[in-house]
Amino acid sequence: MPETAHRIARQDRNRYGNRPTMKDVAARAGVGLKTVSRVVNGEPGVTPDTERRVQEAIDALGFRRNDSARVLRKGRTASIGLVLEDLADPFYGPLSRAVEEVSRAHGSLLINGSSAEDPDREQELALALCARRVDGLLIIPAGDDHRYLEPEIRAGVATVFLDRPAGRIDADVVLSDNFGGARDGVAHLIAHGHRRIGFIGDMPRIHTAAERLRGYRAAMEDAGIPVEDAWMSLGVTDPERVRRAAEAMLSGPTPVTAVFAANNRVTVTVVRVLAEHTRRVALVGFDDFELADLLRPGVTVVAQDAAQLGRKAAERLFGQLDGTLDTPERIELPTRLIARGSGELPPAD
Amino acid sequence: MPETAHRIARQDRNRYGNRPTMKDVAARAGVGLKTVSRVVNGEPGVTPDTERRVQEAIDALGFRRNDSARVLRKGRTASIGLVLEDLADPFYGPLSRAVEEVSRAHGSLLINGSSAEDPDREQELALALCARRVDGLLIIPAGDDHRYLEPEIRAGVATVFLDRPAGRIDADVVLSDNFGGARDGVAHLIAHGHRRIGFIGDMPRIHTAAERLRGYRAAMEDAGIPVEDAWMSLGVTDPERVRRAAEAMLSGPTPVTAVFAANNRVTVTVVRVLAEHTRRVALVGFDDFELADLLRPGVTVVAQDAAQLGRKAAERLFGQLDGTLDTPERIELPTRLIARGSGELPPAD
DNA sequence: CTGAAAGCGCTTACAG
DNA sequence: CTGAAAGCGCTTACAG
Repeated sequence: MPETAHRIARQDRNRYGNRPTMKDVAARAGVGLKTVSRVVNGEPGVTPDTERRVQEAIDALGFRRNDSARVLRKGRTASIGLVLEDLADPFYGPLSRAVEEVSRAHGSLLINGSSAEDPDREQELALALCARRVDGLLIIPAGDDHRYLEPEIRAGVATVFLDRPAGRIDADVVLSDNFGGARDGVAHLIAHGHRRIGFIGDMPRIHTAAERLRGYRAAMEDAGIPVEDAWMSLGVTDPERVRRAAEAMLSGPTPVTAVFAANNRVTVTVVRVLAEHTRRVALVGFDDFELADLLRPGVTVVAQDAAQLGRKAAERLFGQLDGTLDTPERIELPTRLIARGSGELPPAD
Repeated sequence: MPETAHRIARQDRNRYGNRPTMKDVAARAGVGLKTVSRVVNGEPGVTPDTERRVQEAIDALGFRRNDSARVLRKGRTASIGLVLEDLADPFYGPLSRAVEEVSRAHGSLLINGSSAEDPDREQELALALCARRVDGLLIIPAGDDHRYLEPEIRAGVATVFLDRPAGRIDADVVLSDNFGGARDGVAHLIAHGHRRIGFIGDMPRIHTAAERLRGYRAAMEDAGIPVEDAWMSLGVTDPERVRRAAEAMLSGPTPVTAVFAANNRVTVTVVRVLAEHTRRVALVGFDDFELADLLRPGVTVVAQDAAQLGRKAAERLFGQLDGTLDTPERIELPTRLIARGSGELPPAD
């Protein structure tokens, strides 16, 4: 511990630990409350001498303006809320960060929370944020009914949905072209000679999962390939289930020769399963991930730009707050197929 | 768009868009303000009939309690702040999530922001959070002088530092055993026959970087190996610089036979560089990362538990708020060496 | 069981 | 250039 370090006694937590208020500053400086307010907020109309006296009192007392009180009077809290699925999921890191940067540029603070893919928890979080009177709400929905937000939106809370559309209300949404991306990815496998292609995805009640499955079906239909039930597996994406699903598809008399993994968690598990198999199985995954290019073979993916998703949505949110946007829109961002090897393997049989 | 979806007109944003208040509810229900407050907060002493009338008014008006106002009166905001380096860094995802879970268990909301490793931005963020009167502050420091927090801590803001100690103030800190972890990692390489071992790390003003370098030196000294300047490279960890540093160590008449990469970003870049080389070079990295086991060879790492770091720090923070903790403590969590292949390669010459 | 008054720490709208 | 009064939407402390 450096010698300059010293312990600092912490006050009682009652009433913000007896923090000095503008009133205290005013008394000490011998001026009125409004004059302190002017100095603190950099408003004009204070003589240099008065300003100096006030500033000295501020420093001596260690005054810091209470923004909670300010907010109560002004109406806007200069904060926005972001409800996502799981902060620990690498997909949401860059998204969160992008939202934060836009928020910061607009002088706003970001409050975020994870729904853990639980609709009740999403609602609880979103409404708690409304009670704090965030100016706007960015939601990656877990549930499929967002009518609970109607009173809030009507009361003025700007709202943008992200990654998946809102359920049963008409609201702005910014998402990736899940259908088109999946269709392209599967078509890529077909172009490399595959016909028995497996699809492993998330629970179908999740919009992105349903859209990607639709893209898979469309690509198969375009190629005139009838899809067998055994080739499709939808459900929770924990490693155990995905592993079982992959192994089922890869065994039996007519195993699949390629797999389309419908999100990053699924892809990673499938890569592990394939690493244990001797037969070469082609793989295309939805979502890019770090080090995908360093695996052998490199993993071919349909990439979406998470940061761009966050940025667009946040910009749209502040657009609403500026009053420049009226009609809810659906903004769809294109995906990009990145060929790295695993998606270009020919069928093994 | 489903047929049930319909557009919701958003009110003016002035004064929370004319949101109904308790006063409005009281008027509509024909009761006093305090009675509404009782119902909203589930306090006892209201007849079922009165409660029903109030509840009906609440539902009809779409009332939601304004927690900003509540906070002003009660003193605690039920929110904590987390200042980290970069939300997009995969190290902070699980840490953030762990903090969020503890916070949630204590009924608190989490506000977080990135300092981008900039001391000024760290201070700006931390003080903005104090102005919002967060109950506590969790800080992964970018700067090395935190005296700016003294008035805040004195005023009652609970504070815990994370990953790196505070500078020039005495405060709680929860961190990994960076020195010991690095020493073990380098000793592991030495045990596998290496003597010319490179070290690539972050800027030495960052505490973790300095500690890990110290661990490297200690291991080398323990083994009686004099360290050459050319083996050490410290600086920003962007891929370009790390790549140059790695290539410099790997060329020349007496190249290093092993590299110790002092954090996850460095490790990933070094893996890329080594993949382009034909000569086998051993590698141990500080920080675990996804898929490290799937690379060929698997990457040997010194793992720290980011989630545990976040959890411990958050628990400590709420301990302070409960008033059960007084003296600042330094909590050091052990690291774990995970051998996967790259760290067990023998020297190439 | 119920409610009127005062106050949390600021800003707004005025008046001097 | 300066400041007293009222009010933001709640809770507290009290009285009936």
